[in-house]
Amino acid sequence: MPDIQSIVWPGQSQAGTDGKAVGSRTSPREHIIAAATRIFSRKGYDGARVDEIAREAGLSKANLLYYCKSKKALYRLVIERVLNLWLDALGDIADDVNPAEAIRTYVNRKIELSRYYPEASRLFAMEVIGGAPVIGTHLTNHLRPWVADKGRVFERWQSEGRMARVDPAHAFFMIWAVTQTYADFEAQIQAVTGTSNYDADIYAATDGVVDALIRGLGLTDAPVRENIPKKQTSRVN
Amino acid sequence: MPDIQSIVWPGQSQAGTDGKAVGSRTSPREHIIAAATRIFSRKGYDGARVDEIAREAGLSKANLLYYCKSKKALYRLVIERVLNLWLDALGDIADDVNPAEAIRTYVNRKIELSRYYPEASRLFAMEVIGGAPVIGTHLTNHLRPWVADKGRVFERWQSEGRMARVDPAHAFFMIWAVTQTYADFEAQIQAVTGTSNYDADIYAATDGVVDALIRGLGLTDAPVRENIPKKQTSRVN
DNA sequence: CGGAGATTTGACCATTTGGTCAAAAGCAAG
DNA sequence: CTTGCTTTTGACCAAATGGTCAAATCTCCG
Repeated sequence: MPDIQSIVWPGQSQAGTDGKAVGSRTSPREHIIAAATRIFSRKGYDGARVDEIAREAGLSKANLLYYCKSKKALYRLVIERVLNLWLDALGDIADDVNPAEAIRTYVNRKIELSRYYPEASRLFAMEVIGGAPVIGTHLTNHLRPWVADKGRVFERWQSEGRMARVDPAHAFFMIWAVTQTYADFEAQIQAVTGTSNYDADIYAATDGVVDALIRGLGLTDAPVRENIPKKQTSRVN
Repeated sequence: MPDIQSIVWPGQSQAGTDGKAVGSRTSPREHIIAAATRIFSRKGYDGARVDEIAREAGLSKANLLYYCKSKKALYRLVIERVLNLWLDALGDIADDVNPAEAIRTYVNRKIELSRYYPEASRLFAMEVIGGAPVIGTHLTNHLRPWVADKGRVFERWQSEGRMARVDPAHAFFMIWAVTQTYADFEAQIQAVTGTSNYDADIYAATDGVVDALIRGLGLTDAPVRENIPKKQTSRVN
């Protein structure tokens, strides 16, 4: 798995105020952002101390403030980067292979990502739970059109009888909810399962959950007959 | 829907230091806890100000501290109450009716609860995301046995071929993830759907998601033939 | 009324914290 | 070495915040 930085802003090296590139491979700014991501995700914005982030990054508080004007600005940097990671991870959903495989791939990628960057996942979750004060507009500007776009694939599948008639947006909400749970609620899951080796056990059990997800969305390889709608008493979509 | 207080600690009225019951219907302590729940869930522990909670409860900060020794103690009260609400809401899963209906009822109850007490849901989520420092032990002591117990119902259903072979604990994780998403990630969902009337739209779309959940877990009214296992390449359970 | 205990409050305090600043290194080029 | 810049730092500050306390107010009851 590539480094979080290279995923998000692949080649963007930090530049001084005059535009001169800084020498070191990972600019101090990057170190700061990485450290801040860790601390913020662990303590939340208000719980995080600038001094602590500085220490984590290996410099003095004053020096950190030299690179990032303020705590709020730093948080903005971090959360926006996390959002980009999240949006990138959305990737695309292959609409040329069979739906079940396409979604299985997507879901697995998402779970892996959440498990690989649990801090990012948690930080994102906290932001949203807190009302997404910083990234709210980004969500409407980027996530919304993405969902609208990919939702069209779902609709096509549905009209072809290869997917249950679940509101596309909500199908995504369902997928995201499940995939993120393993990163965000690790503490709860660990308390319940009592596992001593979280990652291993989760990996083992995850497949079954993914299967359930696929099955629930009624995704199939080919058009089916009676695996779909059933037109329950409840309104669908 | 009953008041949050009566759900959690039904008849337990606050008592003075000498054990004399306080007269007013809702003791000041209850007001404080209710206010604290609101503020904590909105700002998190570190973001919440004691003074603000006091104002929300309609008293002075000093007076609030007279009823609750410290901010941390107040948080403990609040979070434990929220946990109780959550545990109570788990209720039981009827194992005498058909699985699909039993779970549908359970899930709907859970969603309703999350939507009715979004603050509680969010507060709980923040606690867990933060590593459940306060309620960690409670989770292992109460939630874990509950899951072990109810999991047995799932196993019976599975052996009867009335439920897909998903690890029972993870079946719950999946259910909880989906049900809580609508409370915790309201900001994101609102950004994506762009709805102006959240509750109404969510209610409408929720049914489809519940259907998908039921379908995914392979829950049926009666023993089935080929709707289950399929023994995928992936390990289940 | 009088008084004992519960309640309420404004003033106050110690500490923490985000942020500033001037001065002190580094450091590359002339 | 000097000059001019970037980087680094310790000292410092104003504001905020959790918590204390003694005094004031209220309440109930004899």
